[in-house]
Amino acid sequence: MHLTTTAHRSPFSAATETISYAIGESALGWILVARSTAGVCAILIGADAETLAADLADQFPGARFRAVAAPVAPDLAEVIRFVDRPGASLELALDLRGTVFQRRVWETLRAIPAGTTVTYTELARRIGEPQAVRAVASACAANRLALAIPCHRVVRNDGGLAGYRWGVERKRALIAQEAAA
DNA sequence: TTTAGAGAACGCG
DNA sequence: CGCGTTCTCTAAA
Repeated sequence: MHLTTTAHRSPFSAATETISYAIGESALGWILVARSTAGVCAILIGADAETLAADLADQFPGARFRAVAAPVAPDLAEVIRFVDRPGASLELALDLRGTVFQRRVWETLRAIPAGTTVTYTELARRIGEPQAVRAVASACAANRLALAIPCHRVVRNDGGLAGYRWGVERKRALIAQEAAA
């Protein structure tokens, strides 16, 4: 299968959109949840608020940001609740932004239940691109929505954890926590 | 805008 | 350690 993508990413395509975000503390560290008009567009984990805000700005070049709790507070609360209670499902309206290929990977990821893991190989098989193992890993790496899109549940064939955008230690912690629940 | 090259959270010999 | 496979981004033409 081929599906050419034309993933235009011109920073000014959407006439300076506004993104609201809120930051809170969890057992994993500080968490930032961001929202566009379409839904939650980013869930980032980091050491401090400043780093998180910078990270967000990198993700959405050209956007305007509003550090306002109101529109995002319920989402943030739910994410933090999820961290505290492993196994709970995290169902938010997501604003997925990526190529067709990335969305296929991300959508498939959402179906992986907490407490279980899959390998990159298996994931590639599930999206019908058994050859694209490495590309699948890249798509996981491009995930902007921590926890909601559980890329932390994808591991290597040899049992290794591979990487995690927000630190392998957190990945390890999440897997262990979910397995225990 | 098209293209070539590099590199990526892999897996295998 | 090197190579195959696929996707993406970047520099260059």
